[in-house]
Amino acid sequence: MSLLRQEIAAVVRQGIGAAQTAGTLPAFAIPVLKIERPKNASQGDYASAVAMQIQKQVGKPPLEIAKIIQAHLPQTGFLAAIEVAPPGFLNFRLSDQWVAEQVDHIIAAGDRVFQESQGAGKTAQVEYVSANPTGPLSVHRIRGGVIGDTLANLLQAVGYAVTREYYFNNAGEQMNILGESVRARYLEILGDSVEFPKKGYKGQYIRMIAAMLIAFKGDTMRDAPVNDFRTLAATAIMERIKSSMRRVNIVHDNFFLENSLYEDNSVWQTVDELRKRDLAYDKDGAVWFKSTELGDEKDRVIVKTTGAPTYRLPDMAYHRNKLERGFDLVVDVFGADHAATAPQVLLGVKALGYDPSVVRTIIHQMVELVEGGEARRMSTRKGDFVELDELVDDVGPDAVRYFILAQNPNTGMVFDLELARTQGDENPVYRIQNAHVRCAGIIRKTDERGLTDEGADLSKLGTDELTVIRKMLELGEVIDRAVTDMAPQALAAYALELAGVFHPVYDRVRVLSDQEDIPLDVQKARLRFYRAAKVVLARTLKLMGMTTPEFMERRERPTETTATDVAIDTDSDNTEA
RNA sequence: GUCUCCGUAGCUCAGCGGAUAGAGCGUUGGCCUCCGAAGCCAAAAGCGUGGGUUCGAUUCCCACCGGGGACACCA
Repeated sequence: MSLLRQEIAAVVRQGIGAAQTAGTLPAFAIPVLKIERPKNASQGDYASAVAMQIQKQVGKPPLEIAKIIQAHLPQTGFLAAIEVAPPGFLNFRLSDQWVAEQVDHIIAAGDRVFQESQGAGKTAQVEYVSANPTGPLSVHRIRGGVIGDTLANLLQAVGYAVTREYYFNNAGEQMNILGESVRARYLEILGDSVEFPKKGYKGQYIRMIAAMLIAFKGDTMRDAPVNDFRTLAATAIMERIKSSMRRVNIVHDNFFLENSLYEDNSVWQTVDELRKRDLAYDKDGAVWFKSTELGDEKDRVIVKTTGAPTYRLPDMAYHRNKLERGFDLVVDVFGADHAATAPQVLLGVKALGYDPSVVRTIIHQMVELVEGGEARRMSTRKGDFVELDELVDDVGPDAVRYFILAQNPNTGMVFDLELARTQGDENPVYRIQNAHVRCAGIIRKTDERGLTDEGADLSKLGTDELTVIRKMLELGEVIDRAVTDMAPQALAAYALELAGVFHPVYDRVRVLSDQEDIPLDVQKARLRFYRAAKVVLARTLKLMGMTTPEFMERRERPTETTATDVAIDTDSDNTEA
């Protein structure tokens, strides 16, 4: 299905062109035609304000221009009426018959409904989460995760072959501190008196890892080098992060190891190449990137006096690697704490001779957790932060995804834990999912009673159903916009709108009734309509990474579950708590 | 201080330069013998301030006020 908006723009373009050929409009370059959606349904399904835009070139009042264009518009199969409204709008109304027929197209398309093709044949890479494996996944990190994962879904929905990637910072000083922290706790449990490292990670999970090492290795690691602790701890934490992500339906295709950039020497090659281009120099015992040459406000250190690289260097090498892989689009999803450094890294790859214009950086603002009116800071090092798992236990994975998605990434997000806990029944998540459940319920019930939609006559659908179908037809445009603007919140807003028009209609338009006598042909048409609604609702939910429940069950209040003992079933369409 | 993001209804937020600025929650009032009331119907209530660009500004630009974030040889 191509976008209606584009088809209507083409119609308007033809109309203007015809008027110009006929001499009723002067010759001028036709501007980019933006077809919009009127807020008021009485103004039609689509509108164009082109008459206002070109009034200067034409030298006539917009209302008159609109009438001239209207008179030259070609006939189409999908438009029922084209009206002119002051001060010069062209209003388009879709044909009811055409709208009703879309039900069959939607059902036929199924899971791929509103699959678009502007990304067909192209590749995209989306990098998200990329948290250091120094502790459990925090709520803040998962905001980027949900945004990135949903963008990846959306890119697939427009045809891109998408690689979902996690950049695993398993090198560097942070990891040494992690290793030392675990070693200290390990020796502590064995009863040795040890000094805990000054900058060490104090979270409870460090003790858990140490205890695990005791359980598996006993005291055999007493004299093991820090590096052993570091490697084992990183692996344990990474596994835990993966399992946490899986709970909110985030599964990456590729874990890119920072290590590998050292193993293949590309980190040091990067320095050499910068030097060759005279974009790196030595000063005060450190190596500096001459980023001012490319417009930065000051030069940046890339190799410390200790000989160790700063984070910038492997990041530059990593981004070079991404561009080397030839993706048509590279999306980086970072938190606001990286907002200042992301451009520096791109300057680095530019300095190396790569074109960073395929990279789109999405910055999301922080998540502030509020509990009992008090803000909770989230610092991995202090060990005082709210873990994703904790939040998932509280409100469920679908709610975590939806609440994060519903907000513009650019805005700071306040997550009130108390509110989230009491969310329960007043939750928009359930409102949306319940629409899907209701469709499923109808299909189930009609199956039981042997009613099929075979030979359904869609002209039997009423205005209520057509209103919902019109809303369903918007999904293609929503996907298109969400991709163009990298704005996944458009999807969340749409989902709630779709549920909002669905529920009142469900209430009025029954397939089965003990009270009214509904003719068989009407029942069949309605059943097919609900089947299509289910398809669109499911597509919307899946794009958001949410489940598509067939039944509504009250979610049990969480008990003492932890990440590791929760069964994970990513393929299931059902909510099984 | 510099840079950056954000100020829209009581709350949490949508809003793609267009016509009467939307939704959920909350509040007030009215609705359940029927596909699950986790629902339906209705009401009250809003663009931080001041300029500018434009035929038209919540949207773009500038200033101010208020809030978040970033400004390391930490990542």
